[in-house]
Amino acid sequence: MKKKPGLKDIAQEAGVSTALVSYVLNNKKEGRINKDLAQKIKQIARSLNYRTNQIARSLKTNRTHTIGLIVADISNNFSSSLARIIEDEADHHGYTVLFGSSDENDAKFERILDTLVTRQVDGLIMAPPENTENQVRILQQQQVPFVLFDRYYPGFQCNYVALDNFGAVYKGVTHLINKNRKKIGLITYRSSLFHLQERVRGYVEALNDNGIGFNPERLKEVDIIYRKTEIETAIDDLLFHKDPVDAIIFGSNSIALNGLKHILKRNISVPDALEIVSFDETDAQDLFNASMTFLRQPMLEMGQTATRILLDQMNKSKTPQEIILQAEMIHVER
Amino acid sequence: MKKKPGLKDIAQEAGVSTALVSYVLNNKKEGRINKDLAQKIKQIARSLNYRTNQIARSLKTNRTHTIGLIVADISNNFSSSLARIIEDEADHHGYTVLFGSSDENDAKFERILDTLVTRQVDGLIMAPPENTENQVRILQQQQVPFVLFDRYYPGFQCNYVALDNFGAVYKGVTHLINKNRKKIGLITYRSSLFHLQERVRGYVEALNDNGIGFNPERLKEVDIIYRKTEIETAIDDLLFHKDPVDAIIFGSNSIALNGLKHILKRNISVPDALEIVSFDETDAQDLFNASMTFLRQPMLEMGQTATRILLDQMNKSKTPQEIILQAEMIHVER
DNA sequence: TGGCAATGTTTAATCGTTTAAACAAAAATA
DNA sequence: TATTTTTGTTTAAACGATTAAACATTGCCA
Repeated sequence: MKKKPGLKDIAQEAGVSTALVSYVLNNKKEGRINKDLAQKIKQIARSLNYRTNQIARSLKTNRTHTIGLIVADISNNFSSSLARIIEDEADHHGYTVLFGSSDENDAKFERILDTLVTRQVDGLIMAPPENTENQVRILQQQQVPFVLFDRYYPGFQCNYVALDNFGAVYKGVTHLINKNRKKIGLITYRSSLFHLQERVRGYVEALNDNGIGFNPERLKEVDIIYRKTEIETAIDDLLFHKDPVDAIIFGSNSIALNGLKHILKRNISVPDALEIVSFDETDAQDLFNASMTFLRQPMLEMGQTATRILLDQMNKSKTPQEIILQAEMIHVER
Repeated sequence: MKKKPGLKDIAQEAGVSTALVSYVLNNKKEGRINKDLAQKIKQIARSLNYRTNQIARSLKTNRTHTIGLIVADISNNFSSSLARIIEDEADHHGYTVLFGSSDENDAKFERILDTLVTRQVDGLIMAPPENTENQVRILQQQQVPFVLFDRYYPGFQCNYVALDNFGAVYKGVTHLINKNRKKIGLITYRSSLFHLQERVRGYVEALNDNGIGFNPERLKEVDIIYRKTEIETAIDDLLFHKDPVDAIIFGSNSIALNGLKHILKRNISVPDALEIVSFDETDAQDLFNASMTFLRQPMLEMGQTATRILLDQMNKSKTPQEIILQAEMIHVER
């Protein structure tokens, strides 16, 4: 890579000091600088195709104008949609995004976190996997600004923006019961992550509150990095049972996708034989040609809020913002 | 944000110079340094939770170990899948990824490019939108290492990894003709981008080579940032015509998704009344419960090859690599 | 005419690393 | 013992920007 032109090169060509060039290009000391000279300097900068060396600037100013984003997997629709929203919001404020995918793996999460902090990101937005609370606490002690999204640790005061998972599932179950379904299965992730526990709690509590009672055989938990067969088995267990379910709630877009595929293969009639409620409406699911209900997460709000809180904290440290958003229940009739 | 510990802090605590600390932490001059002292320094570093300031290091070494990625839209499955592959490949070599979405807009592309170069990325992987050839030429003149993916400019020697779009569509059309379909529609993007032109060429040529002849009414081009209705209109035009098509080729996963939705709505029987060939198999399309054919892009190879070429060029500048990959035609029977 | 303010530009320190070169002390060699 | 070599560590100059402070020069007013 050829050596790039620097302030020095411009200064030399203009016969002035680098300081002056810096002032001109940053529009500082506007009143004081000779207008013609300023024009000339800008002209030379343009002709040399000069671009600020942001690395050098960052070293001096202690600001990189970069934010770090740690998602579970950028290739997943949930993560990439959020990434896009965050990118736009960050961009509006002059920030660029460095990202990494944790694969729900704590060691990888730590590594990425380290890499990003090392690169002096001004702040972080992240969805921490299991067993990372300690890392995040250390981050907080070091006063690196960050906002969690999607997940958080109960009793750990810090910025986060997450869904009311309890409420979402509760709403879903209640909806199904109102549709006269009483044998409701839930396929979600097996995890100690609080927000996922909340789903199970919402499921159990909604059943109890409606006098149905929780049947453990209808709660199917798959690994957070699941194999397709896990979901297929779960569905088969729920359906080809002496007392089969008449409704299933899917815990994520990806579970829903694989679940629906399998339901298609098994030739189950939806919604007659089986009502479906799914987290995370994605437009892909529209291809499944049957009525179903979605628990839509307010992605835009989640992404924008997370970014705004972060930008806020980066400027003036304020008290932690703990934001819980509600899922919207959408019924799609077909 | 609290001030982070630096080499200076470690040096002070250990009663040595920062140079020595640097040597120890980077495992340089291994033979010469007192082992006990080295241990002590490492110990102190750990206890202070020291992390290299990569910004300072980059300024000195002129390497950021960051690569820039410009995609059309990170929230689109094609972009995010590639991003993930690139992330992994980069990560294996100690690189992190800074990204931006161009929205197929040349001005935005330029802005992102500028931002990334300014941040001294060591190299770039990008899918340039229309009217950006000049920018990319300037980049080449400045000897910033880069690799284009998905697209390239004919007659412009530079690194790229792209699909044989001509061949892919040609293969698709031929396949349909072999299935005895003679009235084949193509819905693709209206664009001066070479790789998209190639598709049209493949379509026309395959028709001609099979003695069918090109009927312009069956070629539907939608804006690259299309509205859903454009695709719906295109499909209606093709189907509810005095001489309706008996097959449609979709030019991307997103066109296919919206197209299939509409076909579903119109209640067209696939594949009896209408054979479908679609670019970019995504697992979402499996929800469309009918046999269809995919022109699958070798995503993994594309992403890995692009990254490897880039890493290669960053180390020792070599002659431009121009790689054309073949699409794989997959028939899914349902 | 002398003093002060306003204007325009430069000097020089700094950010936190890296690294060649210098240096000091100990060990090996003559 | 004098000299050289080896070992262990420090000095100091970068990297490319920012920015407070210093320095000229000019204009203004009493």
